[in-house]
This record gives sequence, structure tokens and C-alpha cells, in this order.
Amino acid sequence: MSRYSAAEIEPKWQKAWDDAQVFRARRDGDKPKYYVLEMFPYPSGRIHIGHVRNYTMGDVIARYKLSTGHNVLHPMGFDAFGMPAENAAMANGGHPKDWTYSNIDTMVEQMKPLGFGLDWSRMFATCDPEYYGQQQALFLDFLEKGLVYRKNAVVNWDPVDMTVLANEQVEDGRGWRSGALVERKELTQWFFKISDFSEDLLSALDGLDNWPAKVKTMQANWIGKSRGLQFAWDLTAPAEGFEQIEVYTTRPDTLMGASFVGISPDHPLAKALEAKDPKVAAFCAEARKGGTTEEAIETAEKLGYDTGLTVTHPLDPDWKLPVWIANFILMDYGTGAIFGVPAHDERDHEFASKYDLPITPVFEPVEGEYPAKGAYVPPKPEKVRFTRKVAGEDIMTGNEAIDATVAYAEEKGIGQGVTKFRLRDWGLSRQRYWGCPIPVVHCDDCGVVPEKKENLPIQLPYDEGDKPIDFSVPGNPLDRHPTWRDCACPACGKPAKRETDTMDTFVDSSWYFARFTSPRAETPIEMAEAEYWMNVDQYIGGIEHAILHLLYSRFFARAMQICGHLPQKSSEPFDALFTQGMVTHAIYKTEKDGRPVFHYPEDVELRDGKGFLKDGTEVQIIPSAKMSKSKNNVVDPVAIIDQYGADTARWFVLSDSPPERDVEWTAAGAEAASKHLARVWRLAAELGDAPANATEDETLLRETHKAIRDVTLGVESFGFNASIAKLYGFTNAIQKSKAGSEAKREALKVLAQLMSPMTPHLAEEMWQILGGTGLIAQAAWPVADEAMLVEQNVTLPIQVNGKRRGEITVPKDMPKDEVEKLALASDGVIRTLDGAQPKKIIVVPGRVVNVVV
RNA sequence: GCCCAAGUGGCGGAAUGGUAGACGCAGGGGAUUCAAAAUCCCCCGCCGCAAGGCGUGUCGGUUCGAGUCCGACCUUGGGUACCA
Repeated sequence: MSRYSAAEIEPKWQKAWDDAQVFRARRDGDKPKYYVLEMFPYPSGRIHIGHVRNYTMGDVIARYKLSTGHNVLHPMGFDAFGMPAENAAMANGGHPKDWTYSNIDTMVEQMKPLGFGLDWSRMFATCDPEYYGQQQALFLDFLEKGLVYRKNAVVNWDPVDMTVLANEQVEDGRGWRSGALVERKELTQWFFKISDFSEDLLSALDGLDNWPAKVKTMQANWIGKSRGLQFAWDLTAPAEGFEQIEVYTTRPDTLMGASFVGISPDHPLAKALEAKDPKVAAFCAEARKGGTTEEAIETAEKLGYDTGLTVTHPLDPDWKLPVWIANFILMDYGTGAIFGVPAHDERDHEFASKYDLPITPVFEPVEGEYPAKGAYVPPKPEKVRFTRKVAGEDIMTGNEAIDATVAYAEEKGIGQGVTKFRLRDWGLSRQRYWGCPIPVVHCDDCGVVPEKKENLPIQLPYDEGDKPIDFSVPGNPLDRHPTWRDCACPACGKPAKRETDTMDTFVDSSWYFARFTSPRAETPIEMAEAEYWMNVDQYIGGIEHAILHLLYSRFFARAMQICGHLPQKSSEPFDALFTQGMVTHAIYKTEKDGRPVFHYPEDVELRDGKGFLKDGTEVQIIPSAKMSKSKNNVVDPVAIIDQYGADTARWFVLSDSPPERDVEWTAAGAEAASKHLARVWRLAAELGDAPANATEDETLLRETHKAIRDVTLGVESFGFNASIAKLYGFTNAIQKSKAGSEAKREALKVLAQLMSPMTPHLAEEMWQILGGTGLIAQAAWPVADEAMLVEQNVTLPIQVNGKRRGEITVPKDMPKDEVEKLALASDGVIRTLDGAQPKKIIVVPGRVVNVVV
């Protein structure tokens, strides 16, 4: 081979790793274990360059840990249930199962050439009956422990298609297929009691030292612990059997500013009124229009209906307030009823302004003006002057006022201080086919009956031949299946019906990390394996999973532990978390007849930062856009590997941006990466036989040890781009060095080792060329010699009033006063001072000298 | 709406409160070559002939010193419980 050829090198070394079973996870030996996991992919059909980046990061960690003497577990699987498979079946016919498994085959085939150090023997898909059957067993155990229950909850309802819609199937408040205005409808659904763990899920965040702070903050806000006052407003006259309306407030100190009591359209009182009064019914129907998302509800126009009922203020029997039904009050949070304080809440202010309700301030700023318009909502720790206080001092913080009011209310027997959480129970029912069936049976005599474990897995019907699963009509095929629904009651044996809801796909991904420790076990996990491999030492995935997936997994780990399916130590399953950014790509756009036309990158020629089509038309370049098929800006890793090889793709996705940030894929960047790898290869292949040179050899050795230190630090701190920058520097140093060939050989062997987690194939090839022993993948990571890292001199910038005016080079441990003298004597300082006397001189050893005038 | 981030040359980005722009791309100049490709070397924030001045989204603050800390705002991205 006379030049670097990825096509020749890469398959060769992949086979060598396979033959030596380098990445088969082993429990044997005295080595410490290390479990690195990237969030597993959805089998969309083809791998994406974002996958390449994500799995390359994990692979760097896996290979590095292997070379530092660990037993590494680095598995791969597929998050294979979900809506896209059903959508594909709707659009193109076929069966979700066939579509999914065919996609998995394609993606595995596309992933293998990337050379990831994965233990493929552990692979599974969540749609494998062996996996989801164990998930059904977990569900039954959770049910037995009281961690699952049924209650009503709202879904998006398409009144034309008569089907439940996912949030993403609601576009501008309308069903994506029918175009009908979506309504909120209640259904009986299954729930996991995640709210039982609210306090623990919140407080345990403190112990997650190796999680990004932003993720912990997001989770903490999501769980949303609040303290407040719960109390009841007495109706002036009983209505529909109600004498009181129970409310919860986090700002009881504003009670004297109340102007109305509001209840949710789903509040029992609202429902009772609705049943009797067509006008209330009409309003509630209107209020239920639109999707179920928090965003849709919060941003919808505030609508209210005056019920005509009134309540008495708890602190003033003569004060009557109206009761309104309002569309922005959620039945799921608190008691489903509030009292409105327009002066100190933006939403209440908007509502009161619209319906002409009184706006009564209860406090004002200690200094400055009361805002001219809108509500005055200072932060709770800020001191304010109360004009209509319930209890406490005239001037106090919001927090002090809340405490004083709660104490007062409790003393007077008006209400109780309570702690509440925003976190709601996890609704897991989905009215869809392609998911894990919920293993229960509905019996007319026995009610809801759990399946017997020996009947698991309850498999989805596949129905080849004359009765295929039909996706051409909306709704859940399981619900209208001619035979699958019918079964015998596990309790009494009489004819009964299966639950036709399947599980949320978040359930599938909430325990797969545990299953990887014993993927073929006939129980959910094998305890001995979990004891050894858990927890995940490093988890890597997208920030889009910061809340739901991670919170659900944390819940599952606790619930599994309660049921004896995970060891005690695994209540927090992910010791360290890293959230990586996306790979983006420019969009090339022109317009035709007022509509955008998107062009493929290969059809665009770039000159001086501008893009042109073949016919000379200039295209608009939109940089750093999320890749999207409809925008024609998707980079196909298969094409990149064909053109440059896996090592180039791996090197590039790590090189240009910090891993937590987005990286833009550019053809020029990929080209540059490829050229660099070829240069490194040539350095090894064309080593030559120059004689030793003591000084130069020593200098190169020092560079080598610095490179070991810097690159290792980068890898350990997820600074892969920093490691790569150092590797460029080290490569330049070797290339320019006048050292002898043997010194260069040693430097190049270290270079190969330091590159091996990122570009493993090239590293193996160099290792072989340079005469390394065995596989570089199994060689021990080099260790930097501290003695080689010590510098004698240091260059200090000299500042005058914080501005750089020169620099001096001094011995590392020169005393401060001598540094001062040298600094004052330097040209830049003399010129800038121009005879003025320095007031103060700041010497930061090894860093800077600042002369203050 | 609410929660969480990010914003630095033409571009991607570097920088424990201490020389802003490491490293790479693009660009310019040169070497090599019959010529080219490939490769190698040098230059490269902005304004200015220069001295020097200005520069890290905007405005203000803390500090001897701020890209970094604090406050407000703007823009972009992620999440918002049935996309995964």
C-alpha cells in the first residue's frame, strides 16, 4: 500500500477485533468494570450522522476505558416500538413489524463499518417478544406492589376520525389527517405512581454529581415542589351538592387581593353545572377545544364563564366573590380550583381585565414606582411593603409573608400549609397497535384481572394471510381485532376481553439499560449480572431527553428495586450523564413561484462563501440547520464512509465543536479530516532512518509527554475537540522535528495510541507499521511522566491598567519583587507610563503582572 | 406562556477571573512541477500609512483586571407530560 486507503484498512481491522473478541463484555478477572451506554436509536430506516457522533463519543470512552484496564460493557439495541412504524403502514401498506425489523437489519449493516467497539452479542429490540414479555412481567409486579392504577385522563380526540391523537398529530389545534378541531376527551387509562417518589426523585438529584447542572435544574423544576396553603371557600348557597370549593395557593399572602374564584372545566362542580345548564355545557365544550399540551393550554386565549355562584371571603364574611369557570385552570394540578389575584399574577390580570373584575393590590415596592400596567410580581425573596396584609410585618419578603399567612391560617383553623408537587402520575396507556400490550383482562364478573405470568408474553397479533392487521382506517387495530381481544378470564375462566391499550414507548426505554446486563435472561434481569455491571458509569444522549426519559428511568429503577429486579445500589441507574449536541448542516434554498425549493449539497458549488447551482443561480445558504429530509440537507454516513472511510467520519464529528454543542457538517471539514489522517499515515509509513540527535530527541520526548497529558485530560473530561486540537499540534511537532527516526517511531506509536479511540483502524495500521505488539485496541494507555512536563521559564504578559503593553520571560520561580522590577523596566511599561508613578503592582505568579497607575 | 441552554474573526471554535482568537476550515502569497493534482513553507480579527485605537449578541454593574461573575434585554435552540 503506497497511500492511505481506508477501504483496505478498515474491514481488515474490524475482522481482527471480531476474531479476538476484543469488545465482548466479560465478567472474569480482577479488573474493574465500566459500563458505557449511548441512548439507543429508534430504527427509522437509515443511520444518521447524528448517530455517528453519538456512538463515536461512547466508543471513544469505551476504547479508552478498555486500554486503562477495565472490563467494558458497551452494548447496542433498538427502541423499536412507536408511531412511525404505524404511520409507515398507513402510508405505504405493509406491517409495522416487517418495517421495523427490516430497518433494524439495514441500520446494523450501516453501523458495523463504523468500527464501534460494541458487544453485538447483547443486541435486542424492544419489540422482541423476549423483551416486551419481561416488561409485561415488570408491569404485573408493579401492579402487585400498588405502583400502577387506573383513572381518567384527557386525550386529544379527533371528532371526525373518532380516534385519539398524539400531540404531534395535532397541528394548530386540528387533527393532522381530518383537519377537524381537536377536543379534549376523558378516557380511563393506566398510570404509574411516579408521584409517590416525587420527594425522593427531587432530593436524590443532589447526589448526581456527574450530571449536568442544567439537567438537574430542569428535573427539579419539572417535579416542582411548592409549599402553599390549602383551604376552602364557602359557597354563599349550596349548589349541586357542593358547599365549598377547595383551593390550593402558593401565594396565600395575596388573599386580600382576591377578586374571583376559578374552577377548571373538568372540576366536579363544573361538570355538575354542565349537566344541568346548556349554557355552561356550551362554554365547557368551547373550553375543551384544542390540544392537551401545556403549551396549547397556556397560550390559548383566556376564556371564562361566570357561574353566577358566589363564595364568602374566609377573612371577611361580608365580602362575596364570583365563581368563574376558566379554561386555563388544570384539573391535574392542585385541587383544580384557584382564587385569582389580578394585581399580582399576570394570567389573573389578563383574565380580570378581560372580564372587568376588580384588581386590588396588597403590596407595593419598598422603593420605586408600582408598575403602571400589568401585574406586579416581585420575586419571593424580595422585600415589599404590604398595604393589605393577612399577617406579619408591614415590610417583609414574599417568603416571610407566606410563612406568616400559613401560620395565621392554621391558627385560625382556616386552612393548612401543604407541600405539593407539579409532577403528575405517568399515564402509560396508548390506544395504538405497535407497542407492548398491557397484560390485563377485563372480565364482566371479576373486573380488571392481571394476566398470569406463565401466559406471558402476551404477543401482538401478526396475522399473516387473509386477515392482516388493517391500518387503513383510523384507530387501534387491536380494538377491532376479530379474535385477539377474546380470551378467558385468568381468574374465573369465563369469556373475557383483553386490554387493547399498549404501553407508552417511554416504558420500553426506562429499563433497557438494565436488560443489557443480561439480555437473554428469562426474568427481567439476572441479579448477579446486574450486581456486577450496574450502574451505567457513563450515559450519553441528547438534551431532548433531559426530563422525561431520564426521570422515567429513575422512577423505573426505584420501582424495579422494590420488586427485587435491581440491586439496592441502582436506585440511580446513571452515575454520569453527558448530553451531546446535534450534527447540523446548511440548507441551500431558492424560491420558485413564492415557494421554497431546497437543493442537495452535491448540486451546490461553493465559491467565496456563496453557493451557486450548475446554471449559475445563486442559492441562499441557511447555516447550521437541523437535518431534515424535507430540507434536503441530510448527510448520509454511508456515503461518507464510501468516500472517506469511517475514521474520517469519526474524526470529523469529534473535531470541530465541543461535544455538548451542535456541530455543523461541512464537506470541506470532512475533506480536511481525511487529508490529516492521510498525513498521519504517511508519517508512519515514510519514517526513514535518520540518526539519533540527543537534543532533538529529548525535545520530541517532552512534546510526547505533554501530548499524553493533554489528550488524556480531554478524553476524560469529554473535551474531544480539545484532544483533537492537541493531536493536530502533536502531529505538527513530530513532522517538524529533527529528531532521529527511533525517537520519531516512539512518538508516532504514542500518537497512534492517543488517536486510537477516535480513529481505531488507522491507529491499528500505524501500530503494525511501527512494530507495535499485538492489537493497539488491547495495548495499555500511555502514561505521562511528570518529570518530562516541568517547564523552566514562563512568559508573563505585562499590563498597565489591565491593558497588555508587553511581556517578559522569567524563570518559573522568580521572586515577586524581582518580577516587579523587570516589569517596570520593560519597554512597554516605560513608554506607557511616560514618567507617571505606579500606584500599585499586582503580580500573579506564573500568570500576569498588572501595573496600576 | 413557562422551564433550561447558547450567542467570540469570513466559518467551526480555544481561553482555572489574568496575553481574546489555540487548533482547524476558507482566503492570500511562495516552493516543488513541463503543467497540474498531491505535498511543503509563510501570512491571515476590524479600522489605520503608522503611532495607535476598537473588538467576545445589546445595555448597565462588580473588579487592579470580565468572553468568564451580577442585573436587565434581544435572538436562536431544547423541553412542555401521546414524537423518540
